[in-house]
Amino acid sequence: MVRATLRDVARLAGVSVATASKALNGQPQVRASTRERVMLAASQLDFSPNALAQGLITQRTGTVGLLTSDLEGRFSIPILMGAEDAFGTDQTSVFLCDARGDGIRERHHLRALLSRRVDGLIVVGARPDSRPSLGRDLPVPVIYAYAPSEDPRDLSLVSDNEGGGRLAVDHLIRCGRRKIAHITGDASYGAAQDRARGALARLTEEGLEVAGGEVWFGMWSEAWGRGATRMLLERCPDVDAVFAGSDEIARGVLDVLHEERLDVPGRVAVVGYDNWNILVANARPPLTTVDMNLEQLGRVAAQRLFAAIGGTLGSGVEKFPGKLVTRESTAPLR
Amino acid sequence: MVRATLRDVARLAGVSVATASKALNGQPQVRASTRERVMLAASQLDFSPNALAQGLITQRTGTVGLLTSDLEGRFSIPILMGAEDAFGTDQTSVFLCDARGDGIRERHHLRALLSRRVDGLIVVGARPDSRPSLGRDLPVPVIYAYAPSEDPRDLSLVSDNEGGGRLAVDHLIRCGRRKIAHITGDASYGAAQDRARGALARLTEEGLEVAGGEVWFGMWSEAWGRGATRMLLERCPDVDAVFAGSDEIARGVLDVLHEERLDVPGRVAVVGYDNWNILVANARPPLTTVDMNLEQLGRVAAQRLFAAIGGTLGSGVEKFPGKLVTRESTAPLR
DNA sequence: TACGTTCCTGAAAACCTTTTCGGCGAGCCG
DNA sequence: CGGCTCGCCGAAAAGGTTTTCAGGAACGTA
Repeated sequence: MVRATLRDVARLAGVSVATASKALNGQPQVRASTRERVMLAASQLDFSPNALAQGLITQRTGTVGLLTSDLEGRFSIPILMGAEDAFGTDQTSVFLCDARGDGIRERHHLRALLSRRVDGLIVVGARPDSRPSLGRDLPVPVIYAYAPSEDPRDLSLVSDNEGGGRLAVDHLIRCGRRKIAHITGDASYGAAQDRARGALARLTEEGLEVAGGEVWFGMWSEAWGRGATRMLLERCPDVDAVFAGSDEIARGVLDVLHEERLDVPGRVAVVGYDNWNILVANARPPLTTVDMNLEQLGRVAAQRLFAAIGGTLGSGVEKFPGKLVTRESTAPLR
Repeated sequence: MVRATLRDVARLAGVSVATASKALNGQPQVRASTRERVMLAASQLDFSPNALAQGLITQRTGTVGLLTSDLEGRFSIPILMGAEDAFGTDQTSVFLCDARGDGIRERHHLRALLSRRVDGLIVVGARPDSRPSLGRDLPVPVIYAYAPSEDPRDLSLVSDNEGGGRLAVDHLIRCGRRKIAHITGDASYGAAQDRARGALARLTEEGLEVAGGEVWFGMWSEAWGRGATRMLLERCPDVDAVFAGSDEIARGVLDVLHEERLDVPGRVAVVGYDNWNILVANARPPLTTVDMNLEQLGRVAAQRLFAAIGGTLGSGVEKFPGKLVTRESTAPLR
């Protein structure tokens, strides 16, 4: 299949390429009848403009680079989807690059993207701790999503984990719970710390202590959720709510509560974190959880980037609130 | 930051652009000392060639389009990763487009990709049933992955579900199991039918009938896995193995077996399907499962596409065998 | 008739690179 | 010393589009 160029369209319509270009781009200085002839010719030839030539001359390619560090991770995908649909299909296309967490590979990708003249970049981190900046002297705007840049002059969009922890505990308090425990993941994750801080702050406001006397840091796994819950029940048998630092952990918690014949939510309420559908929907009972609104984060990242192209970008770290999604694992205490 | 062009490099090196180009591209007809001067100039200016201009003239952009229908789905991602790393980072960049299962949107994306002059396309379906062809008169090669094209003249790469079902049952038989049940998902999925067919074929070879008298089609959910298992245990209490059509279903199966205090794998062995890490690793016990080798499928898709660029593509449906990943949910019967 | 306006069209430059081909100088042979 | 080859370099065309600017036609006015 041979592709038609603007020349072919112009020839068929009996005009010059200049006029054909103007006609197709809606420039005003072309007679209506001429425009029609050109449009007709274009559709007859199934003409579609060569984006390379366009980009070469306009200095705008209508492409952005999405640089991620963990494709398999569940966090980049929603962000990526948000970004993908914020850029309309006709306007902007997205280059996807997975650096696999490797700095060298990241530099390679960066170089390739710049040589393709992307209009902007979104960098999606693998975990919500800060990461090295790509540098300040790039010829295109860059937005960091999920994982903030170490350089405060960059613009980063992150999830508000402290707010999320607060949200979860607040909900449990409103359900009348007073003995609230917090089982969460690896203490070296900023996210774990932040969520715990938010949770504790809300407890303190209410004049409560965390059940079990401490936050249970451990691992982001069901097994840890199970183990921690067993220890928790031993130390504090009258616990009436557990805020889990992830849905995985929450699944483990539910599992043990189920084994121990402790009714959820009648006896103990459970809140997870992430709203990871496969886990929460299949849980018994379906899990109340905190959704980080990552698609929204992705959408906003795309919009900000779009606005910044040509102009200039803000800086600093912008936090996005999560939202609580209630399901059957929480309910008011009768 | 201002970008250097080849002109700038040439000027700095004191040669013409033609020579500069040849020097940087390793063409033989340039003196070593000259080449060195050019390379030095290029690195001083941090020159990186404009890929648009290159593409315009060479008619090769070094980009491919990845057209998927469900980004959130767990099947496109591994394929995407495989493809991503088969194309080296310097060589090829990938445009990611999610059509959200919408045909109109797909046409839009297709048009955009063609106008960007991608060198080829990979189409990743959402479910493993055949999907409409993009058409035969495209100016670039197209490979369908996971979901085959309806048009047999297209080239499709799919997972061998029948072989996978056979694999699972074969393993159970080798473990000495004789009462093997099959609980699987929606019967309208070709994948469910194929896996069941493979499973039954292997049973028949062994002179066995499926335990419970029939294949239990239902839904791709844990809840169905639980429900079906309860019914199964009622109808056939001496079942000694369950082959589940997905890891989700398998989780439900394990859950009920656990409730009923039936030891896994001592009393009943369980095999899942998909090797979905979050589910299998956290299962109690960790789940033996069939891995569809999707990354490999993605890699091969990329390689085939690469080979086809310029040349011509094969046609028909090529099936990729899965592999059994054994964990603790299966073991020989003592 | 001469001239100024308004509308539309087209020639040409520009974007940046690759590739072809002609030419220049040097070295070699007769 | 003439002519040849060989090695290296540069001028120019090509790729497809957008945009500027000049100019032509038609029309109205003085």
